[in-house]
Amino acid sequence: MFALADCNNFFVSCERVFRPDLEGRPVVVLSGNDGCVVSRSNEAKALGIPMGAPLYQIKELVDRERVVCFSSNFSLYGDLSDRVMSILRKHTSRFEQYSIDESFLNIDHVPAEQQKSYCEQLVRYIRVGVGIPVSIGIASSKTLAKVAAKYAKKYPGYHGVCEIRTEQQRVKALSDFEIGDVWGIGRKAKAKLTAAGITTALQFADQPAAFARKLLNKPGWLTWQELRGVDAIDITQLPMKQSVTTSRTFATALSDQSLLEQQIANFCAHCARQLRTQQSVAQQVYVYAHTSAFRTDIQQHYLSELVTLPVPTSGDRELIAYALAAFRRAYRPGVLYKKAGVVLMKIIPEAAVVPDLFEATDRDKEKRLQRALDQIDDRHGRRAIIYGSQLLSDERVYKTEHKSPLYTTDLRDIITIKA
DNA sequence: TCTGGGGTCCTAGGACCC
DNA sequence: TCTGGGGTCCTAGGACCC
Repeated sequence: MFALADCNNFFVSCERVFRPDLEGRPVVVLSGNDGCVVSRSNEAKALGIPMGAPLYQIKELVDRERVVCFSSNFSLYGDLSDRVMSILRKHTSRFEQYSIDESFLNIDHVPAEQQKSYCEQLVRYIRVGVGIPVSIGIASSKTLAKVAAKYAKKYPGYHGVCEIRTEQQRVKALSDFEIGDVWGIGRKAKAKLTAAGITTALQFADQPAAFARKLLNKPGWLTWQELRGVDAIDITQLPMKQSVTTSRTFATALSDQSLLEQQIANFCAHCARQLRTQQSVAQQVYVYAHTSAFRTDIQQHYLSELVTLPVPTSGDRELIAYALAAFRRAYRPGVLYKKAGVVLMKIIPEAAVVPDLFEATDRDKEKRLQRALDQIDDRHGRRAIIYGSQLLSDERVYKTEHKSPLYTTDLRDIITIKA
């Protein structure tokens, strides 16, 4: 059996941990640049605020109903996520974190008839210990466990935990479940199934295998098996990420080359730092920038450059140099760039790098320098020391008007709160 | 005027080889 | 003028996830 643990309205719940006065009030968390709604409290959902709604489109509702808005604060969410996950990890026989707020657990060390009450205890423990509300679904496949978790979240009577254990429970749960809400069924698949007259998860599960395979290919076929109770989807994560991205939308479009270059350098350094924490190196750097797709009044432009590195690396200096050279080749003056990003690709373990005997760069020296820079950052805070090509202040290009303090990670913020 | 960010997997089609 | 068949590898793009 699998148990799926899912944090309720995670980002909003994180903000409320430090603002208990917001319990019972409509609260939303916004995406980068305070653009869209990415997390909603139950009260905000009840007001009809849809997921992904642009803030400016719901401004009137937000003002009238006094909805509390937060800019996203990922160091806070990451920190609280770690606390929740470490408790879950400690109390399970196998643990796979699936996202910042979800994980799949094996609880085979607990007898079947006690698994539900065991999970109820976990829910209570996390609620009291960390302050985050969690729902758990238990079933024989991950997709069914996700279905169960949705019921656990929806009906307070379940006390946060719902099981799909018997065939009757499976049929009942799926017959009430909209096909588009099934894990793995996205917009396209839903449209195809609806056109074929299928609207519930049970109708889909009751089709012959060939139907699923033909209409939705392999992914849909796996989902079909899972809905019938067969464990078919493996989410075991690779020890290393295969690509690392940093990208941002700017508050107002930029055409200034040096400002854009500073952003590219920042993105690059941010990606590279992640590589180093997993002891890996990248073989390719991809740089892109483009105009706003929502602007119909200007000519659209998409700039992109892919660079294959002569020697794989995770060093800031080298990666920034390649990324900037690539950007300069593709940059077009006068274009209003709304978003830009850097992707490090073809990632391999650092230990797998074959040294180039004839190379001029002293790699050992580069590594020592990078380690020293990272140590300074660790001791004095992120971006305590940066390359001259990086932009020091982000306020000129991004908007975060509603950001909460860094309660859990930054001492200065805590002192400010006390004051 | 204002519309997020970071991933993975699958598939079709092209390049290339024998 | 006629012009095979089968395999692998790589890549770009689509679909999906949170």
